Amino acid sequence: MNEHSFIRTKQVSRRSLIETKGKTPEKYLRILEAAVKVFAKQGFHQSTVSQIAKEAGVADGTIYLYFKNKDDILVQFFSYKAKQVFTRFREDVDKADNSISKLRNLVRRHLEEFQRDKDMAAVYQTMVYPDCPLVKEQRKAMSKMYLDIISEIIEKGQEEGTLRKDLYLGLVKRFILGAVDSVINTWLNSGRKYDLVPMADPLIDLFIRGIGNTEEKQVAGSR
Amino acid sequence: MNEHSFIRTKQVSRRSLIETKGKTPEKYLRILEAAVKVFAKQGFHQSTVSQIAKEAGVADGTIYLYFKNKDDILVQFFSYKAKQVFTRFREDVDKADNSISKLRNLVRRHLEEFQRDKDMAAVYQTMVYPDCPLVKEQRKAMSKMYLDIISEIIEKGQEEGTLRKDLYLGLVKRFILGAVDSVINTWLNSGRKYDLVPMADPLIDLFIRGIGNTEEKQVAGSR
Amino acid sequence: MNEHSFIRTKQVSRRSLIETKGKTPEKYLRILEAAVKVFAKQGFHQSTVSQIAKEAGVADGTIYLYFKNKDDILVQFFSYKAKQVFTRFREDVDKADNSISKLRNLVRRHLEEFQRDKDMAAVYQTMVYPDCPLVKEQRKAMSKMYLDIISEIIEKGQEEGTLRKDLYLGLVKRFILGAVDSVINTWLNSGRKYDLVPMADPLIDLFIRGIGNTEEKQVAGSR
Amino acid sequence: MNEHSFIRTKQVSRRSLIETKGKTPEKYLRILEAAVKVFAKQGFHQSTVSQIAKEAGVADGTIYLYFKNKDDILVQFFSYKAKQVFTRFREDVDKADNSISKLRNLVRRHLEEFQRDKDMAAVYQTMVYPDCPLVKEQRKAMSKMYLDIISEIIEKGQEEGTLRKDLYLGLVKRFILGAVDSVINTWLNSGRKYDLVPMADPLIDLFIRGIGNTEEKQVAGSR
DNA sequence: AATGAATGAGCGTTCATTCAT
DNA sequence: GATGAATGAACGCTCATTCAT
Repeated sequence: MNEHSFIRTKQVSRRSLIETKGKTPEKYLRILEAAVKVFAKQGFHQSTVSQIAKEAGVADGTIYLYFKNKDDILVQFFSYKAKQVFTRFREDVDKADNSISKLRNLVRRHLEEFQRDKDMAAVYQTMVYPDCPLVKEQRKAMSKMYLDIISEIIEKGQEEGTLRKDLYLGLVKRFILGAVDSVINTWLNSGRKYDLVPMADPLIDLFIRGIGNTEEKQVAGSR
Repeated sequence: MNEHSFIRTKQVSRRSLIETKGKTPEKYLRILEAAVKVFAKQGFHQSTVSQIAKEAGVADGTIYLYFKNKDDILVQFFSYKAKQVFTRFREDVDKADNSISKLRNLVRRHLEEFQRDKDMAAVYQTMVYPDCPLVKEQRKAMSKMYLDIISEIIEKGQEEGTLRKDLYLGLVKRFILGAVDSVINTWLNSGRKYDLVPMADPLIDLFIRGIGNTEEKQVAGSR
Repeated sequence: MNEHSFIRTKQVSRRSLIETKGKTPEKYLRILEAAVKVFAKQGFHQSTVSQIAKEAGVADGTIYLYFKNKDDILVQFFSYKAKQVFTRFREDVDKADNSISKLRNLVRRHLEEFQRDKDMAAVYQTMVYPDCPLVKEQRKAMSKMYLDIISEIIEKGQEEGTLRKDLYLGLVKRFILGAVDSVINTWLNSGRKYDLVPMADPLIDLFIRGIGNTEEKQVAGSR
Repeated sequence: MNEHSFIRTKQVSRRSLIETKGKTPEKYLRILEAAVKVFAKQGFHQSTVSQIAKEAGVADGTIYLYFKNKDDILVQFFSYKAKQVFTRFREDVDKADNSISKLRNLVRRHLEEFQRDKDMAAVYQTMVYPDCPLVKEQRKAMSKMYLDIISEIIEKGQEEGTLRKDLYLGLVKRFILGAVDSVINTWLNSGRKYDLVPMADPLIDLFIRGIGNTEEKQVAGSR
């Protein structure tokens, strides 16, 4: 696909040292893509190494020349994918000149990327509560990266004056990520029949304005 | 859909009919609790039936007197748990007299329940992308119930005039659930070190008012 | 006659001593009949003690008050059944006044009894190569009883002059039993759709006359 | 019916296609032979896959590289064996020039083969009432092949005039097979102490001439 | 006597991983 | 590097048998 854009700086794990020049062998990527395809269809646990090998057109043993073990395939996939995706997030965020546009661009890009790569999207969900500690850590790291971008945008918005200053930042960023994830989950569970990207604007609207009716006095009961 | 409803009053599966007085045999509950404890710690797939049996203090075979198979333990757990929890959700929602209070009560109760039963909370996450179709269906059914409550509240709020009328309901309800889930996930991943319930009010505030700075608009209508 | 050999008059095995007066409790028979019904339908190995208990309307544990173990059910069934059946064989054989009629009566009665009690017939086949040594022994004993009757008839026929004197008795008796068994097997495998008894006369005809054409000179090549 | 024909030239099931030259891998045969040995000694149900693996000198899992499951071992064994044996039957039948010789050759060969391969003979009995439908079907197919050969011989004999024309063919063929089987069973049950092959001629004599005393009729026509 | 919940040894099968070629 | 046959630990599940009631 867009193999050109991806530059892995160091795939150390335990791979043979041959590909030292940073030349990712084509077989490595083939396995990665095959794995995600298989994982997406059947879930991580239901997928066997043999199936992945078959899908990739290599022998079972070959997998272990490139990956430490089955878990490592997942880990490496997201090492590879996250870099691509976050680069794009960053680009789109930087492109906008105010924080609301930045947020809109981030969310839109997020939905675009997940819609474009449905297998990745599905596998990403699989990772929510992974058994393997490494995968767990990685998932955390990715969340953190995302949350950091949001934080940055929000702080900027507060400086600009477009966003409320009395925000509990730790909460707000999770609130936004959670909402986006939820929309993606729904889409995945629905069989991905509809278009995801158009949800971006209504979502942003909710983030910014909330659901409360500001035209009237709030009744805000406290229970 | 709801035929498998997790709110089964009588769990029959394969169990003898002894529990005629509605008294669920204590061994059944012991296994259920043991299972959830084990699942929470190691994840569903990494847990073995033997471990559960050991934790429950029964023989392996005994499990199969009460449960059809390993998956069924999960299914029955949520049949049992969801009944309890949703009853409480309903009570707290009904207790409030306006929709914002209802929403606040729902979210607060949600956080309370998950904080109270951390194992349940953790296992609930395990279910996000389950392999077993029954579990998947059940998870869907539970989500639907939750989303329906939210819908009901929102519609009421629109009638009251406290909530915006121009809301895309299908999006809003997922937006709210997603945000709450996200907060819970973060808490779980953090090792559950902090108190979850106090997040309810700031969350509600975000739902209602959004993150946008409305004072600016009211005062100057900038941008 | 020989019934005493394997037709244990007193089922001692390990049964409670209550039924000392030879009064076979009705529950004992109920289990026996249930067992054969289940065995016939599913085969011995595929049948569980629970299924038998259910069919008999007793508790699983009750089976063990009457039978040492699962194998013992089979053993006792044939102890019980063989006595009945062989008594009838004996009657019909004695009824005839010449050996050919005796043989005809034996075979006809054999087919009648097996047709009447299809479950027994099916289970008897199950026993051909039993795993349990006791069952094996019993099956052997039953075969022997049958073969002894045939022997007796043949010897009588030879005395009468109706049967060839140059017969290898050990072979002839197996030849007859085997042929009858084969006819019964075919019937069982066919789903028992047709009437078994009418096969008796043609069979006897084959036994007596053979398949050779006596009207012409035999060509009897020797290879 | 014959789609599952046990005369499969290439056993593919799940095995890799290595054996391209028709060279069945020796491990495959080793397992087959080990299995039959174990089955013969303990019966199919009492035999475990582990025992077979041990006997064959391979790991348990290796069995499943060559066989779909435990049942499949039995199925494949007879696919393999029946091909050999029936080829020999056919040869010996064709060798003879009249039907009585053909029958004699068939029966003699049958006894020879079963005597030669006692394990096969024993396992063949195991199959009489198999639990696995595939095995059942296979057993049926083998019986049918045998019965068809007999039919063919008998019809030829009737044309020749050496065999009676008033024969119920469906009965006669089973009568012959049953008698041979019975002789083999007896031999197996006896511990295979004696020589089976010499029974062929007396058996044929019985088939042809029957047990009736025809001289009496010819001489005096008594009774 | 009768029950049936409880047991736990035992089995078939899977599959991640290794290693000789 | 690449292969894929071989491995064997591990697991879910069954069911004959026991025993407290």
